[in-house]
Amino acid sequence: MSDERVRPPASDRGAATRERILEAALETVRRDGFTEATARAIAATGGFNQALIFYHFGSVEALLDEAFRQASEHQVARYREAVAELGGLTDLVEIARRLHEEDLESGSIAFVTQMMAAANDPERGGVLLDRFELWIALVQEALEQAAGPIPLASVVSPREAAYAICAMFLGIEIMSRLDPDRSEADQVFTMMEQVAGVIEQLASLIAPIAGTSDGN
Amino acid sequence: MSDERVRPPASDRGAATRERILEAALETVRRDGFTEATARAIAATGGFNQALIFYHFGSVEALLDEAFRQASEHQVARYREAVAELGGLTDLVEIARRLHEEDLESGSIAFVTQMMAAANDPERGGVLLDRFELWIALVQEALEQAAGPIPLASVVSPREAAYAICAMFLGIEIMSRLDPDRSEADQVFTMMEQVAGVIEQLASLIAPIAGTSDGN
DNA sequence: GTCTATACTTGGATAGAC
DNA sequence: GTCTATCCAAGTATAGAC
Repeated sequence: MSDERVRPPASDRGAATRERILEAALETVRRDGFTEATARAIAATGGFNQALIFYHFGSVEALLDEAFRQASEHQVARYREAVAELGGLTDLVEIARRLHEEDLESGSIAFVTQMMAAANDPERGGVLLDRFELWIALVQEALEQAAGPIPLASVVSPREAAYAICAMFLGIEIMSRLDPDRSEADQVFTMMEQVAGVIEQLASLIAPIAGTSDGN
Repeated sequence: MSDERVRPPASDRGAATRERILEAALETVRRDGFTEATARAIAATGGFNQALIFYHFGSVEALLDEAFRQASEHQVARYREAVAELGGLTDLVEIARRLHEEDLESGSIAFVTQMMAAANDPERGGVLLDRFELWIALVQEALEQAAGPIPLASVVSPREAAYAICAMFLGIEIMSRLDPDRSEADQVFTMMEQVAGVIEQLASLIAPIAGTSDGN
């Protein structure tokens, strides 16, 4: 067993390059877009041989699918972490703003949006929607938690509200990517904070009247 | 001059095939996606010769740019028409629902999202954003018109609200396109109608108090 | 203006040496 | 498991006949 440290078994080296390939695929899509993410370009980005992609993943398409799966899981984990800190509605917007900035910096969402916008067939689209389902569930959870005493469900369907918010987030990310210099995302989040503030104020007025209707 | 009717001059025939090519380009992108929209595929769709694309437009890329410009103008014209009918906030949602259904049917939005996915450099992205600017202006106009007596600007920045709504609309279109069978767009619009209703009710309560603050 | 034929390029994928 | 060399398919674009 001690020689593993001296000369790692082939399977370990293989796993390592597998990771390198996935990383290179993400970076290439992020930087150059979906259409430029060819086997040769990805190999050039990662500094490895083009043929390795087919050895490890079988095809470029399979590689991109796997990269998407991995990136998506990583992202949802981060989001779920952020939800734990959640206080009120304004907090929710604040967190959305922070996540947006981080995503724009790291480019992780650029990859996801590229995959979504580029998908043609329902088969591939279905996989993406399944991933999106995780986001929606998370936002819905966050919404209900953020709403706190506000009787949210009596005004809107939480599920559809979460769906709408996710769609908006997606749209903002896509538009930001088109030209980062011209992005208004910042002002949009500020606007949403104001709206959240108004809702919370209204809720505090309504709560004494309607807030006691549970279990009755 | 009278022989023009018997044998139309070459320039007329040329203009006609130009239109055919544009139409075929749109349909191909809509149906098969951006990556499949090759010169050969477009020619096959329209039933003309592949070389004509290069004769009339110089390159596939130039053709797609021109097709986008044309489709976008057509769409904004339709939207602007719809705004004229506008009454209150609930009307706005109703119109959004109708436009969404039409876009999904005609596939015009599929084309726009495909172009967005393919745009890498800020130069091409900027062209798309310029087009998007028309949408935003239109929604802002609609918002202010729909708000009517409600002092919208005192609560949110109309510009940013319009931006957010456009982003949401875009996001919904993209997700709907991924798998039309699983689309929840319908329920989302219903949810938004409820929200619009609540806002209008609240406004009618607030109006007597805050509604007289103009020009003071 | 439109068609046929073809040159040229790029990308996916595999065979076989190492 | 990785590299070199290469095949093959598909795409852009052009030349030249009609």
